[in-house]
Order: sequence, then structure tokens, then C-alpha cells
Amino acid sequence: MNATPRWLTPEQKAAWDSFIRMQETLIGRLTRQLHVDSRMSASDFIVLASLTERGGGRMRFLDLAKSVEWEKSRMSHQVGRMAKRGLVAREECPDDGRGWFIVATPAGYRAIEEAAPMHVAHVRRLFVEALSPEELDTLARISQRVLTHMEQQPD
Amino acid sequence: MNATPRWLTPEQKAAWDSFIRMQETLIGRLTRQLHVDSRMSASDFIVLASLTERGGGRMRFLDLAKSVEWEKSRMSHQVGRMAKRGLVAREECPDDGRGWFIVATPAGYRAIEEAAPMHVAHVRRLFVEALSPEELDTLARISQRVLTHMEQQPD
DNA sequence: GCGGGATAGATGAGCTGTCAACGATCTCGT
DNA sequence: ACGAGATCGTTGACAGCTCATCTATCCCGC
Repeated sequence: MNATPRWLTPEQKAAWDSFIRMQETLIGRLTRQLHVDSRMSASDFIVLASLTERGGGRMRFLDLAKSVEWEKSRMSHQVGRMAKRGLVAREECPDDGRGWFIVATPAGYRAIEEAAPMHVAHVRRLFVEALSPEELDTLARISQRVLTHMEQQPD
Repeated sequence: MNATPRWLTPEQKAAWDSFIRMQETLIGRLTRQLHVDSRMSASDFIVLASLTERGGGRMRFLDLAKSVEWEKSRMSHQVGRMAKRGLVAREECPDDGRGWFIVATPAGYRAIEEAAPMHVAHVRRLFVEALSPEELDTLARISQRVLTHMEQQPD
């Protein structure tokens, strides 16, 4: 008994489909806008934002990776590319010979400071303004619920 | 007057952050599971699903692209890769010398039929079961709202 | 002080997505 | 019947992501 059905109910499938479509469209448009406006990828933006907001412009590599919930390999490649373009720099870590500090360069600060207002404007225009404050709140609650549910689940 | 503020309110930012975090975590986990379970990428799955469900296993290239809302270049690369792995094939189109039909091969059918139940199970486990039917419904409504709002907006 | 396991991070291969440019065919007005 | 545009789809260059593997350092018990 009590076998979980093989497929979703029509309501469940409809909810899943529209969530997926919404999320893809939204992320896609924001990513493209960011690139057009600021010649930056979403990854660049996230890293610089986390580094400057939460880290004061200077963070240990793995702390940075954890702060955005990325695998270290992804962050390593990303930092490598950003370093090549002069957005961040690596500094040796005196306390730990294996470790590095990742530092936002002046060019990195300039980049995020120029990009952020436009990016926020697009988020507002495409997402926030689509919803009432109550809906926004509901969505936040639902997202939290899914997140905590996932944390309790194995992979 | 009435200038839109430079940043989001704390409530708006909280909603945006938890939505983004949820969506990334969820999609990431589903993608990894799909790959582990079925050696298929999310793109493979989407293409095969659309092709077999909506197209009866055979669709014009651009119809296929539109059905999943992808750019043609993305679909072209994807179809190329899938053809190389034997999941789909291209067939000439008698009516239009420029065009092609994309066809799901027997291997393609087998792949999607084996992958789908597990994938649905993960969607259920990670997403559907996190929420009450009412919440699921609310999320669907909110997603729809954002989608139609975006359609009315320029890029 | 040294040997084993854990930790910090880099690296390379292979797949995916984007953008811009391209070639081929179709359509339609004249 | 022919030339201009539109449409169908491909291609190449390049950035991004994942997975597995690797090196260097650190920590800790003996």
C-alpha cells in the first residue's frame, strides 16, 4: 500500500511546470541584462557582491565559497578568471601556507558598484513589481520551507 | 518625487534571496541526481521529454526549440550532441529544404522512459512534499503572475 | 620529530550555453 | 523569372560548470 504514484497529479505538475518556466525565464533575462549592462556574468556579480558586502572586500577562499554555497572547484575556476580580468586578486595567507585571501581590487569595487543599481532595478522591474507585498512574503515563506525541507533530505 | 529607491527593502531583499537560494539548490540537486541516476543532463531530459510527450517522438527543429523556449543555436548544439550519442536523429524535411525533423530514436525513448520515474520521484521528494497542496497552488499562481508580468515587460 | 590523515586550493578534461556570423532555401512583389 | 528579404538551421569562439585527481600544507598522536 501507500506506494507513491509514478507521476504527479495535474495540479502538482502544473505547479512544477510554471515554477520551472518562471525561474528559467527570470534568471535568463537577468543574466543577459547584467551582461549587456555591465559585461559581467552572474557568477562575477555574486562573487563580488559576497566579497564586498559580507567580507569587507577580503575573504579566505573557502569562506568565500561557503558564503555563496559553491564547490571549491567552481570557485577556484571563477577566481582564476576574475583574477585574469583584474576584478580580484589572491593574497598569501600568513597563518596558513595552503590558504589564500581573495581580495576585491579597485576595479572589482568599481565594477560591482556600477553594476549593482542596474541589476537591482531589473530585479525590481521583473520580479518585485510583479507581486504584491503579501505575495512576495508568501513566496519567501514557501522558499524557506522548501529549503529547510531539502536540508533534511539526503542528496 | 516617486523615484524608485536604489535598493530593495529588507523584506524584498529577503524574499529575493531566499527564492534565489531555493531555486539554485533545488535545480542543482535535481540536475546532479538526474546525471547520477541516468547519465543524462537536464537538457537531454527536457528535449527528450518535449519531443516524446508533445511531439509524438518527431518534431520540426524550430518547433522543438520553441516548445522548450530555447534559442535555436542552443538547440542546434544540443541536438548535435544528442545525435552523436544516439538519442535523437535528424531526418530531412520533404516540404522545406532548409528544415529538419528531429526524431527520438529507440535509445532515446528507452533513456527517457527509464529516467522519468526517478526524476519525478526526486521532484516529489525534494519539492512537492515540502509543501501543502495549498502552498503548491499558491506557488503556481505566483509563478504565473511573474511570468505574465515579464511578458509585458521589455527585455 | 615524524608519519598518517585531514584540509586548502589548483588543474585538466569534457560537456553546456551564448553570441555573432554564416550559408542555404523559401517567399513574394514586380 | 528574378532579386530582396525573411526564415531555417549550423558553426566557431569562448566562457562557465562538474567531476576526478593532484599537490602542498597542517594537525595530532605517538
